[in-house]
Amino acid sequence: MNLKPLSESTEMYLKAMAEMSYQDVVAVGRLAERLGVTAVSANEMMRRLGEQGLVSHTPYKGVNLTKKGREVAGNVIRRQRLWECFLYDHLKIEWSQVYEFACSLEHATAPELTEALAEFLGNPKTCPRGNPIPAADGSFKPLDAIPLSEIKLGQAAHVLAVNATATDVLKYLQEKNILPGRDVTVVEVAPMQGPLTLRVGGKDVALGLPMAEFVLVKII
Amino acid sequence: MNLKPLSESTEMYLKAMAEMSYQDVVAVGRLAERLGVTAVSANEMMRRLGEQGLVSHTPYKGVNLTKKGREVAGNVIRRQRLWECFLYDHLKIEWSQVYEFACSLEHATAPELTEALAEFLGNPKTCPRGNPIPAADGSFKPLDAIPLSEIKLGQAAHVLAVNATATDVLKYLQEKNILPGRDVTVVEVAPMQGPLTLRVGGKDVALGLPMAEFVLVKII
DNA sequence: AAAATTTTTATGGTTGACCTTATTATTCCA
DNA sequence: TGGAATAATAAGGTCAACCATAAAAATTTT
Ligand SMILES: [Mn+2]
Ligand SMILES: [Mn+2]
Ligand SMILES: [Mn+2]
Ligand SMILES: [Mn+2]
Repeated sequence: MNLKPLSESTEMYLKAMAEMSYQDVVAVGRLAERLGVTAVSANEMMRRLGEQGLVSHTPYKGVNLTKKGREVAGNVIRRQRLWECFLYDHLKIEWSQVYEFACSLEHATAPELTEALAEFLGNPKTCPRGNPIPAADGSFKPLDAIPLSEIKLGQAAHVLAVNATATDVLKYLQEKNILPGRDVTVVEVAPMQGPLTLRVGGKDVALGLPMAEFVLVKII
Repeated sequence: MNLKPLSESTEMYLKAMAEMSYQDVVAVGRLAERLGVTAVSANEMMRRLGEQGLVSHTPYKGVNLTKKGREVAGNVIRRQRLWECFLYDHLKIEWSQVYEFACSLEHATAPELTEALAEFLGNPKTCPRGNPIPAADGSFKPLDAIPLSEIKLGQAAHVLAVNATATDVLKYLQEKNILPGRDVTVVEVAPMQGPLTLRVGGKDVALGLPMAEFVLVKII
């Protein structure tokens, strides 16, 4: 099935798309933004990925992963999250740095190695950021959760996962105790897309809406 | 000191040079051969590496690692061999496959991660192929050993390390029990660069000279 | 229905790491 | 010392991923 090894760049595009597809269609502009490339570059890449049958692009509508693309993305995410487990649980790497190290290793990991690692780890179900680990065949379902940014005033919520990747953002969330397993309550919502004020562990914490989008919660 | 991350290609060139420099100068042609590129490509790369101060090339003489280049190479080798230990001892990866997997991971491993891994492994001194692991600062000294290809008829030797990298070569050596820790005796040397016949563990094994160069031994 | 915005395409460039096919320079050897 | 072998250069390409600038196309907003 999978003949040639895909480039790191290809894998990162597919992974980003999978992570963004809580909506069925991903806007190429958003994708570019997330990956830190120009919209032109992202469009070029979509053409290449389309030719390889990994994505389908409906101009002015957006891009979708194909079945094949989704499977590849699931495998990348699986490797990434397994490495996160290893780095955090065994190498004692700092929580906020785990993602960035795993994000390199994920592209250097053959399937046989991936499964040996899963075995070693005891086939964990979630990574340290709370995200579920796709199955060995690459299949996965998005977490049944909503971004913290969509929670209404006064509502309490249980943090299921943190989807941020940047080390500084993760460090900030860690400092403020907005972590998987914690409960938070929205005590204020400033107007004009202003920050949320959350009550978490007896303290009030301000969180901008963009960052709140990376925190996945379940209303309680 | 080390500002930009070096490419995988760069790291592989430096590593190959370090492994080949039991002689002080490495012929660019040999290097090309070992890396599976054309001599022209290797020459181009020597120019680039020269500009970066990683190698010094004396035309028609050969290339040398600079101090900086040797340090980088030592670090790459350290990562590689630490990963070999992990893959073999903890993930139970097949001995002959350990090298190839480690050879991918070595380029995706930041210094902080390398040291956490070393700690996790208990700072091992040698990898599963018997090679010593360079220090955290990249320093290393070549193993005090000679290639099996230079052993004379009738002589017995102790295998210290196997330097082969190709999975099929490693598999062959494994099958024939030519492994670190074993003792072998040269019972026949065929003329015209013919194969050696070795007595190892009560059996006679034929080994071509090119392969024998990858087996490092100490006369006993 | 305009106007504004977003998206896509068109061009033309760059860089690293490869390649092939000459040609030239040097070293080695008989 | 004169070839043969080896090493290095020159010249011209490819390919994946990026970039910028500009123009065109579609969508969204007013
Ligand atoms: Mn629409
Ligand atoms: Mn990555
Ligand atoms: Mn390698
Ligand atoms: Mn050129």
